[in-house]
Amino acid sequence: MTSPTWTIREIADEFGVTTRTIRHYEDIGLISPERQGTVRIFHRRDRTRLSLILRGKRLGFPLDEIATIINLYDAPRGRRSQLEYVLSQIDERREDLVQRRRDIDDALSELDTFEQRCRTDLDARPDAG
Amino acid sequence: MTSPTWTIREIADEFGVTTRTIRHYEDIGLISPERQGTVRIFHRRDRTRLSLILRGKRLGFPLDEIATIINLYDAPRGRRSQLEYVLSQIDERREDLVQRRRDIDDALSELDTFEQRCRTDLDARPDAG
DNA sequence: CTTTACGTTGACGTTAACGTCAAGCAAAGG
DNA sequence: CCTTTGCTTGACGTTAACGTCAACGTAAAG
Repeated sequence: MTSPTWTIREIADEFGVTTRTIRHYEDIGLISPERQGTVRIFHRRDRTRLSLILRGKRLGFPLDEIATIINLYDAPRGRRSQLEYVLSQIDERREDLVQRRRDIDDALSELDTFEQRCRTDLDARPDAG
Repeated sequence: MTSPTWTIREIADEFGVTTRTIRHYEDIGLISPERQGTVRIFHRRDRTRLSLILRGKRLGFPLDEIATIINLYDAPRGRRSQLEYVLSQIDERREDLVQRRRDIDDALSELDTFEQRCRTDLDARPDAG
């Protein structure tokens, strides 16, 4: 039994992007799918990386930041200094994400109070227009 | 007593952006500061909008989405249909933000488990190199 | 009265993240 | 064998969000 593989089209359709996008991600080194001759073959690890990339995009990160983030997970951690560097990078990432979550929570609570105001206005206006 | 005002440079410095950025935001209608002759005068409401814009940017929203968001707060809510439209928009926004927060939480917990792995590696290596 | 400092409006340049062709190879079906 | 289908690599186009001049107005300072 062999591990499953996918074509570029299957991957693109499944992840809701174009093949051009996937090729672009390979161009800038975000993924490096296997080749059979000239044709790209995608394995599970490529899918994993793509999920990480797309989540990064949903969060609004630029692709080069996304690269440093997901490369962090694959970075060599043999020497102590390397490990400590990785740990410091983790802290930076975490600070960034926590700040974003604060921003989101702020925006959400503003939305809540604004919705309250709208609903009050709506209750004060039970007619048709 | 009169309400305080600011120049474009004061605003730019305080918010950590360039004057070009602020002018750009005016070009695309995100802010519309007062004019005294040709010179821009910034009031408190301009600062409020700028905070909203910059938070939107930290969250990775494009400027045109940011426009629809903050214009939502100023949208006319006179008629019932308008109010209901605004309320539906609020729901959409909230869904988006909640999804982003999910993504952030996922990323954060991945960071946590990854940090654990790193710390385990570090403990297993109490030497200097 | 002329610098100096700060403001203004064009207008072209730049980077990121792809879109959109064109031209060609390669396997598979009729 | 020919056509269709799907993949490939260029290479140029596009949009967003400004950067970066240039050329000009103006008000205060020496």
